[in-house]
Amino acid sequence: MPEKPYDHTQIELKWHERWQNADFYQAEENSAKPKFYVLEMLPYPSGTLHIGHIRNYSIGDALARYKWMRGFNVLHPMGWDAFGLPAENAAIANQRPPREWTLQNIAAMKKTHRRFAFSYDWDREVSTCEPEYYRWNQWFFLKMLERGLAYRKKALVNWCPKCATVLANEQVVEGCCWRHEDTAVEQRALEQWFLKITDYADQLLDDMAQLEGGWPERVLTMQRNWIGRSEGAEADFKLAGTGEPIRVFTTRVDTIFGATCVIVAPEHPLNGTLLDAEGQARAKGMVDARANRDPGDIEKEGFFTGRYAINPYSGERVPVWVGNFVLMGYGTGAIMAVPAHDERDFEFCRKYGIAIRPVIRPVDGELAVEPGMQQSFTGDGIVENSGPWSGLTSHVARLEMSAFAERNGFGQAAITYRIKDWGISRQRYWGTPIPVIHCASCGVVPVPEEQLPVILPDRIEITGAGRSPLENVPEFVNVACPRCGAPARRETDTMDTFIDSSWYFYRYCDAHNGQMPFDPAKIAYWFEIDQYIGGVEHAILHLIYSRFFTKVMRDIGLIRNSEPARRLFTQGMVIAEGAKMSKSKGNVVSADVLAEKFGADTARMFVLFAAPPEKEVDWRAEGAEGISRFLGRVYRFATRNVGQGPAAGSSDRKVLRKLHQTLARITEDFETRWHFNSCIARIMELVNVLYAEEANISAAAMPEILEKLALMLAPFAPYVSQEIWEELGKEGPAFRQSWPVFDPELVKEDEAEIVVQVNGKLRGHIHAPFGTPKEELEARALAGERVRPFLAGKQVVKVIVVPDKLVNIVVK
RNA sequence: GCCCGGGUGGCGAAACUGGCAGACGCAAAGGACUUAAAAUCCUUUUCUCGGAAACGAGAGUGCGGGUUCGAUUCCCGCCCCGGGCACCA
Repeated sequence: MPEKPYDHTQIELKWHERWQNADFYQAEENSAKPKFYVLEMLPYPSGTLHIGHIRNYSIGDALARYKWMRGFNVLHPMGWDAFGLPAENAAIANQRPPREWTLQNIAAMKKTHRRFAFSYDWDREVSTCEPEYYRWNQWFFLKMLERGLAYRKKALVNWCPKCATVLANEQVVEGCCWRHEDTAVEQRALEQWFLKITDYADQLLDDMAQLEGGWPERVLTMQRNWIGRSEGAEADFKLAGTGEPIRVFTTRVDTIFGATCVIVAPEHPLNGTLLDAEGQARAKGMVDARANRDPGDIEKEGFFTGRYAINPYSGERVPVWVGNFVLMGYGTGAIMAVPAHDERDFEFCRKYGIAIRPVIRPVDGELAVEPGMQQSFTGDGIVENSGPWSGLTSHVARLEMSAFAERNGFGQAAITYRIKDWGISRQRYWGTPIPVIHCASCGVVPVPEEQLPVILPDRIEITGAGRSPLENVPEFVNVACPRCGAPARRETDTMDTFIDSSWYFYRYCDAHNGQMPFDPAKIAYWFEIDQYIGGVEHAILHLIYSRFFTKVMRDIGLIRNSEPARRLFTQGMVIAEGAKMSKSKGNVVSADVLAEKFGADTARMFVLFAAPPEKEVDWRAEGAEGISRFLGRVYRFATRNVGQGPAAGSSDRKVLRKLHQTLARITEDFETRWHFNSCIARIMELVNVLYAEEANISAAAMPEILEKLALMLAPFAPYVSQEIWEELGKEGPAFRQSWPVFDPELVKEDEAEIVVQVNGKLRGHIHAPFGTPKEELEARALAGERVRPFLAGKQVVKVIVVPDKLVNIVVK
């Protein structure tokens, strides 16, 4: 047959149309349980595809398609974009009617999605922007409220002036908003809703044991750091005179006899009584200075309050200071300074001439003597000069001293976490309304379940910064109190969008349930997720929140699993111009351009070929042409060789061996490592061999070659693969065929090629049948023409023979 | 500062368990086809030295050591890059 030119547009359009209404990926629930894969990503809905998503998509899609071909059913839903915000800030989000926008974009997504892949299981369509999804967000919120897991308090919160909204701690990056890295986050005191994720801190840590092996160590470490559990003790230093206690937290009670002052945070509540007007002004100055600067490079500063406090262990009177390096948000907001055994305290006390008193002796050293101490000793050792605890090891002293504090009522062993409760209030229009009503006489009243969902009003006016635009919508705000019927005000804060992404994959399993968020039986069937694929950038946001949600849902009694996903694969980020590519940054490279120019097959395959999936890739479009060329080569080769070829093929053996070797290699790579880049390289090698041997491949061998080639390409380039499949006169979608099997006999080479080295340097090759005895190999190697010159005048010390592989001659 | 990754040609990268470093692709150069161009096909390309050439020799996987017949791979020390955490008491 004459060869056909590779016209990707025509091919893709053709199959796009034919497959329009097909549902290839419908899980067959009556067969063995399908694997449940979740790809946390989506094509970017604005019409411009987000390359980070394409990458993620391509990886998961190729994998899922391969799994299908291997006979594993894969339920392969993709996460809905929970943020749904196309651009820079709240202003834009607020201007768009979300429902309309959402519906429009679902349509757009279906289009682009079909184009880039077609594996979406449309029946399970879930949009986190839909009122039906709001309903269940609100339902969960009310359940948490019932259980005391949701609460409201006035709190200092992170406020982004550009977004004009509150941010969670997780959303603050280096003191700036995660969406506006040039805008410093301010601190404001506002009434806010919180979820008590801290109640689950220990579980979140302990259950990581279940995830070992299945989750990347890197992600677990990041989560561990983020939760930041540290064990220590709390103790009260009573103010001399009033007896008012200053509670401090320390991980080193064993050093408390070395405490030479107490330092409180500038915003410590006690400062109201502790300080005079001047002192309070200084403290406020410190707070402000800290808010506007990188906390790392602020110099330690402090001042003496003029007051003293009593060390509860030694009875010693120590001065009370205010220090800018003491954080109100961690521990108790006050510390005891032990300069001899803490670096920061050392620096501070040196600067202000506060006494330094060593009380820990290194196990195999001397107790340091002040003056002359150059640095603090922060390790454990033997406790000295510490009354009845002298002579104990640090470890034992910590236990006994904590117990002593508890017996005497001035403290106890205590655990502190770095993680804070999850602030979920947002002053945006966009988002799930928090379902409570504020009544003058009844207080905070939950919206009754039967009144859910509370839906956002359609028409809003954007006021700009500062307050939720919902406050200006009287129909929304003014309601009767559900308890007493008196006029009341509806809560106008909406929920953080991370709520949406915390449980969407559960809803996928039962997307149209109107009675419950989902049927527990269905979750029991599908969960845990076998494989979750997402970006590493979510390690401490989304992936902690969704673990938390899972545990809460389990405690409510909806599900039985404690963790959402058994295995997590974090795909590397896409970097453009040195920064990670993201929608909010605006440095997104459009993959549409690639797709327009070279077609969807090339766009997908190029992304897969760039690097192994776990690696970051620096985006550059240069190589895409090579992929397009390759697909053209394959297509033309196939079309001109269907039903062609001589009767006898002198290269059949060689080509078939290469074919089966290729298949063996990529099967292995798919199975274990997901290194699609090398899979594709192998197929390219095969095609190079096919080109070189084309004239000598028999008509008998050609069908097998083309068929297997088409099937191997199916996970990466489904359209070309399908077109070749059809050219071969085959029916049905190529990517629903079984993955081709290789013949282990054919994979084997006829003879072994044995490397000959002299002193580890390559000096030649010998060919010998597999299993040739060592002695013979050795003799042949020594006699080799290329080898002999290197042996001349030398003495052969030793010969190492690795059968079928290598002979190394060691000479002197 | 602490905790993870990583460092291989002009570039993206390969090398499965310690056994031929640089597969595959990009880019570049040369050639074939063509009136010409595009497309396509073929060849060359780690560096240095020798040679007209086929080819040959040496060096080479961030740096310095070590283990080994043999190290990109294992061990020790250092440098650099990326990511995470960070006055966290």
